[in-house]
Amino acid sequence: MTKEINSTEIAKLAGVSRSTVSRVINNYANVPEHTKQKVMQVIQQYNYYPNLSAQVLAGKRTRTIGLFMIDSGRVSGDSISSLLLARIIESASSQGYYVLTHIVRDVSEKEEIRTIKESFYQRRIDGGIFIGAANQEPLIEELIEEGFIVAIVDQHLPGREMPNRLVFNFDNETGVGQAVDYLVSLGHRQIGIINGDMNRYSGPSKLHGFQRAMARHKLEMNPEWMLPGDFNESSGYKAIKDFLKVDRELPSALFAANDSVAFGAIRALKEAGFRVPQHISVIGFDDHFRSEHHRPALTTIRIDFAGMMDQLTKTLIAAIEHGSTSTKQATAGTALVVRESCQSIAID
Amino acid sequence: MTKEINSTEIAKLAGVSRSTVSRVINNYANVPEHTKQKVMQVIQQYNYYPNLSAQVLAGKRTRTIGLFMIDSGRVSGDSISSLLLARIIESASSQGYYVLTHIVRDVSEKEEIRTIKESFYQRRIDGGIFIGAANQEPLIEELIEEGFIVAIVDQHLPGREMPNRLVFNFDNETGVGQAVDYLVSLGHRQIGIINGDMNRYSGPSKLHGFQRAMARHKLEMNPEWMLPGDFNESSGYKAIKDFLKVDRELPSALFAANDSVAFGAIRALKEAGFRVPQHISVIGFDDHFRSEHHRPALTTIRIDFAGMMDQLTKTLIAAIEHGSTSTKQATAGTALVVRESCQSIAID
DNA sequence: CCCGACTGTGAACACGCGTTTATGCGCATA
DNA sequence: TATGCGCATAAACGCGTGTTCACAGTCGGG
Repeated sequence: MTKEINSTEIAKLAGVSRSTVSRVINNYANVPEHTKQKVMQVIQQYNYYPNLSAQVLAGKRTRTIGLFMIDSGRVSGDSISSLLLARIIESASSQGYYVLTHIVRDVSEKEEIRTIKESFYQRRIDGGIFIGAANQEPLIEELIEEGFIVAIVDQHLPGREMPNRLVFNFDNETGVGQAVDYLVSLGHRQIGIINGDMNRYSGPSKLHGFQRAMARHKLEMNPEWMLPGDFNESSGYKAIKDFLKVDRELPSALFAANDSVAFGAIRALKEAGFRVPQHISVIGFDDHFRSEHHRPALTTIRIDFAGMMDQLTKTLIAAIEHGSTSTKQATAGTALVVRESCQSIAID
Repeated sequence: MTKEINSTEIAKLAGVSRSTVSRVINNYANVPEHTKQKVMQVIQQYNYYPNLSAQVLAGKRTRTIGLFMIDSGRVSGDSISSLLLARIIESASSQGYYVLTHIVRDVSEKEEIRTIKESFYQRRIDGGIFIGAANQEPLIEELIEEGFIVAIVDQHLPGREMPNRLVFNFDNETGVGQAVDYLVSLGHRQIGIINGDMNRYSGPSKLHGFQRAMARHKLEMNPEWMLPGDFNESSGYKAIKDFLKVDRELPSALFAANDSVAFGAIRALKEAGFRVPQHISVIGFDDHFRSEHHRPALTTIRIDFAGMMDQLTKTLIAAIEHGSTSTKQATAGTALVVRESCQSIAID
């Protein structure tokens, strides 16, 4: 490592004191233009960057956000998590913040908890974003009580509100409502659902939205047609396989908690000799990368993930910089995307 | 923020001096067992974490690696980049390192360069990983000359070797050879190629591997069947569309530079009325997430991305910690994955 | 012409920790 | 008993920067 230049040397070279250099860097008002110019020029010339560690030690922020993605399967596999991640990083970057990305396989594991704590206590990140978190409330509450600001995505919050806890969820109820409305508009009245993981916000809220939409249309919910799932493709496959083990009637249309589940379900249906959408319509949720190219191309509900992550990041940084202590809550918009996997019910 | 505890207070509480606390934390040998126990106990009890900024200022490493993913389209879209990212983060994490993730849209842009430089000079990351980098040699060479350690993935290196520059590439030549061998074993003799971006290592090396494999089998390369591409799906689609604008004969088999390109090509072929693999066989490269579920399921060459990222991260950290200055080079293994998109050529 | 207000600047301290140097102590050897 | 040695620990310095405080200089108003 070549010897690093520091602000003292810059000061010498510019013929001013070190305090003045600091004032220039931090945009203080009471420094005359010609002095500022001179200092800036020397900084440019010698490729000087202030040492962040020293700045932090002297009281500045780290301008670093911790991103904690629970369950790596979602990140490394085919998933929307990588989209969320990219948008968060880009949004933060545009505001001068950096993102320390973590992948947490199991939040309850000792080692993982230590890593998370280190990020906050040792590295002193300014705030954290938890995605897909489940069952880690004690940890998050501890962090908040220590004064850290935390944003949570897709988390089912059981109890009380807390300051410095920002909650962002998708407008699942509306989205599911759009899906059911569409199926009904096609003439379907026998509609089933493959649920998602009930430990996250998305699980219960989608189920609730489904129930409300069905009630709105005065449709009966057949308990046999409420199948369990966990947001993974394999769970959709398994749900259908299990259902078909016993000889019973399928609904005419199926809402899947997300597109991955829909893919799995369709695969199982095909293997059993059913055609989609000729024999049964299937609608998904998320508008996954694969959905457009899937056969049949998947009709689904698109969520404005990008916009939401942008809003989340901006809100978090604003809270960091202006010390907002109020709990914020926001949701993302949804839109129906019609493709091929649903069709009008055949009139018998 | 509640008042933070520091090593001085820990020392007081443990009844020792601050230096002793430091010695315990940094595992010095000459501290007797009972003292160590006592200090550790206080540290645990008060949930103390040493301030990283202070540690760095006093000469320690940041234990942070910068990850620079060039071209966000590859990250946020459906791509293997998210797999690489996840593996790097997990590998680094298991060695006590953290990853500062960046997405770089355009390396030649002033703002982007500044962000990269800030990571090294201001935040003092211990090393950097560049993925899919192109045309940024001046920047990387500058960083290396400043003493930073840099690992590069999928970069075509034109000139001289440099110390502290670790180069990791995929064994494309072997992989393409396996693809061509397979096509030939199915009876194909008229084989075309849709190339990738020639600015990255993968482009030229795949082309070269293709040429060598064809020569090995004493097969003619028809220049009409060498189509340009850029590793994106749209380029595969466009390559076929453009080819079919003029009325001419297709090859019996097609090697696509990666699976995305293959998807695009197959889509264009279908639209033109050709069936895969009945009319033309298509083989891809990478074993993309979608390939297994694609229709037809894509025959392709799988690359051990995960293993390579693991090796890369380990090598980089070893270089950081032991000051290795030798240029390393490594490659990842490949394997043929047979699915549905290729079939034996019809004997006329 | 004098004094107060204001402006620009430099000296000094604080941030938390690693590390070097010095010190005190106990023990063994001469 | 005196000397030497090793060991555990304490004291002090340095890392690079932000910020406060005091001071010199300037300007304007009375």
